[in-house]
Amino acid sequence: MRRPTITDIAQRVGVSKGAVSFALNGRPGVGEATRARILQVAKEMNWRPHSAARALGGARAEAVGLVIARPASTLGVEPFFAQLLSGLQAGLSAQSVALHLLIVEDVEAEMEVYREWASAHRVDGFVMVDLKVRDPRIEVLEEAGTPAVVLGGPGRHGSLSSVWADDRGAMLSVVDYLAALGHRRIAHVAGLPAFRHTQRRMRALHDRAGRLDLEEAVSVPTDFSDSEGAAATRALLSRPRRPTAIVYDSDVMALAGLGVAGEMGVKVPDELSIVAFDDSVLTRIAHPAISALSRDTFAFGKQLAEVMLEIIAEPGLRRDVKTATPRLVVRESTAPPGAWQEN
Amino acid sequence: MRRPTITDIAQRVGVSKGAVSFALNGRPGVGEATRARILQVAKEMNWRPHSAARALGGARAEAVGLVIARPASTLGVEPFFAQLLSGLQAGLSAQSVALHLLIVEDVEAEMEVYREWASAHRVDGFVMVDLKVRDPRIEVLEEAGTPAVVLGGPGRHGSLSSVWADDRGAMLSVVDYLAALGHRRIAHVAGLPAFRHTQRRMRALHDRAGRLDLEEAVSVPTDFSDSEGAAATRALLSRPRRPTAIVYDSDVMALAGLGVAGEMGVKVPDELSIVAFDDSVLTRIAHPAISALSRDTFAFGKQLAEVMLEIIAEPGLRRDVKTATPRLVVRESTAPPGAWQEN
DNA sequence: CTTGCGTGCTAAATCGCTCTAGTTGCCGGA
DNA sequence: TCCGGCAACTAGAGCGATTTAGCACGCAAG
Repeated sequence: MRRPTITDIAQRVGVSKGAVSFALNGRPGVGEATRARILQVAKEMNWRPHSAARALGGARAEAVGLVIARPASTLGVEPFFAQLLSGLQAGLSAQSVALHLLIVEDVEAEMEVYREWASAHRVDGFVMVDLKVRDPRIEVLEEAGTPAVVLGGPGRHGSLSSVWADDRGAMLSVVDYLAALGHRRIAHVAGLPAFRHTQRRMRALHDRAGRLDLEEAVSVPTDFSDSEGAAATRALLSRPRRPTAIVYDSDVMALAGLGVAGEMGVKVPDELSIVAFDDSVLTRIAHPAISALSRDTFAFGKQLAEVMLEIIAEPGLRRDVKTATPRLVVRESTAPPGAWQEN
Repeated sequence: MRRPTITDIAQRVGVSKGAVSFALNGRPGVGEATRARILQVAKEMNWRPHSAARALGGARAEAVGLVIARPASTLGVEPFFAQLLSGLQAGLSAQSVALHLLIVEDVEAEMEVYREWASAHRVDGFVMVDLKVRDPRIEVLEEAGTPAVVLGGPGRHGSLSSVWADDRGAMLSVVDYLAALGHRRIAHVAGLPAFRHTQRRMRALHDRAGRLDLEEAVSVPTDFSDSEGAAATRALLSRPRRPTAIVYDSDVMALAGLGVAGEMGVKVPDELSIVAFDDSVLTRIAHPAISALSRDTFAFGKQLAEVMLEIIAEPGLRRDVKTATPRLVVRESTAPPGAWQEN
């Protein structure tokens, strides 16, 4: 037997489909008694709205799109994403809005999906992540005319709304902390240089290094993978005058770096301090536990959801939200630079 | 200006919308010259199909649904999922089928989503994960009448297709390996006992322990979290006659366990061997590197996608695919039980 | 010269729902 | 008694595509 439609319900109750539609959507235009009967019958027949049919009429899709262009390898590891996703999901489900996630090969494919989903009213809005320098996706989203929130700002995302963390402030606090401990040679194993937040962190490090008059402050870009993180660490520790502290742009890379240090016989934290730019179970279960910049990623996702819902409700609105600056959680991987290097 | 529809194209070319539809779908019923002109104009006007409108007509949604009912915490950590997702995605995108992912609170919500998406033709099929003992979702999916693939078998999933790994065989190989090394007291920090695969692993361990006449073979259920994994490890290592080897049901728990062992001064692998039931970066970057059961999760996801596409193409078909049995990768965390316990 | 048939196309129904423009019936006020 | 107004409801158009039935035309066979 077929899926029941409002026409079926209308027939069974003996009213028109218009009345059924009104009743089911809690709209005026139908008496209380009739409404109750319609609801009753709808329940009995196990009726469910057909979202495609609704979408055709121009209604909300009740869904938000998240398209990610990343290779499998980098996505697989980072707890950050899953956390963010959960938060986003939680925020959206408060208004029972679904999240449509799609992982694609490259940015080209990502933009094509934006165009398709937007024009098919498949989603009411998009969340865009991994903001890049001179990002072509901005324009596509603007053209599509669908509300969108960009994760990672500030600025440079045209008319789109954004939610962003203060990467600069966070990096500054880390550098200040390390400098206060007495470190003068600080290295930074960064992420993809094409990403805006990577750029901001690099700039922050070097700005502060100049002001504090550090001996060395170098940023090494990577692709966020554990293997490149390890390789970068190996290279840094092989230098004649190696850094006494390394800041990693992700928890995974920090863990990999910790492993390399162990392998090379460099004691953490005695001979090398390690800080991760993202907190998760990984930093906690490592030995020694890694000092990390902690932010509530779940809450971050939730905030993202809130902004999304706001701009969906009121198109044309533009919001720029700065989230709480990540806070440095000091664990066992950081200490003043040891005696060995005093000579 | 509005999004162009086939009516707009028809007007501009001077044909009927039927002709346009034929042309755009590569169907016969329109001459070559006309077809070319229509395609040309469609491109010029930047036309894109409206999936909702298509869905209304009963066409394929070109999407597969994956609904996961898990708390944020467990989802965030496991590389397994992200890997699986990538593989699934890759397999599906070969036929440009999208993946609709939704993370929900509980199984109730999950089932509701199945009903909704199925009846709204929002997806052409579902992938179901985390198969439980006496799983109520099976029935819902069967009723929905939408093709579905269950991850984790064999058996007990009614008329649905499945793709499964040989958990039993994998566990047996681990036990055999540890026994061959000389271990007589083996513990198993298991996952959620409600999951079928957890059950199968537990049973396999105990079956083999009986046959090999081991002194001890205990399974401790957990919720897959690092904290419960750590707690279980602590408890096991605090026993008067503690196990000489522990098998963990996930890489995260194995890492947490490794940390606890270090804390308690139990040397790995001299005094304790550790095996993880899932392989990823985590096991590789740990120190010592953890011996793990490795499977190609990406390929696993791809296989899932293939089965999915098959049963979508031919509804009524039922497939049961057993994937390659995970292979034990021996690293540094396993060794014969040390001398200390010989007394 | 008719019949038959394939080709290329049109017109219109259809999918499930929303929403606007009526229509009906009833009540109260003048 | 009649009319205005309101509440309750109906009829039907419309959303964008697919799909079926059918039409007009040309050409070949009888």
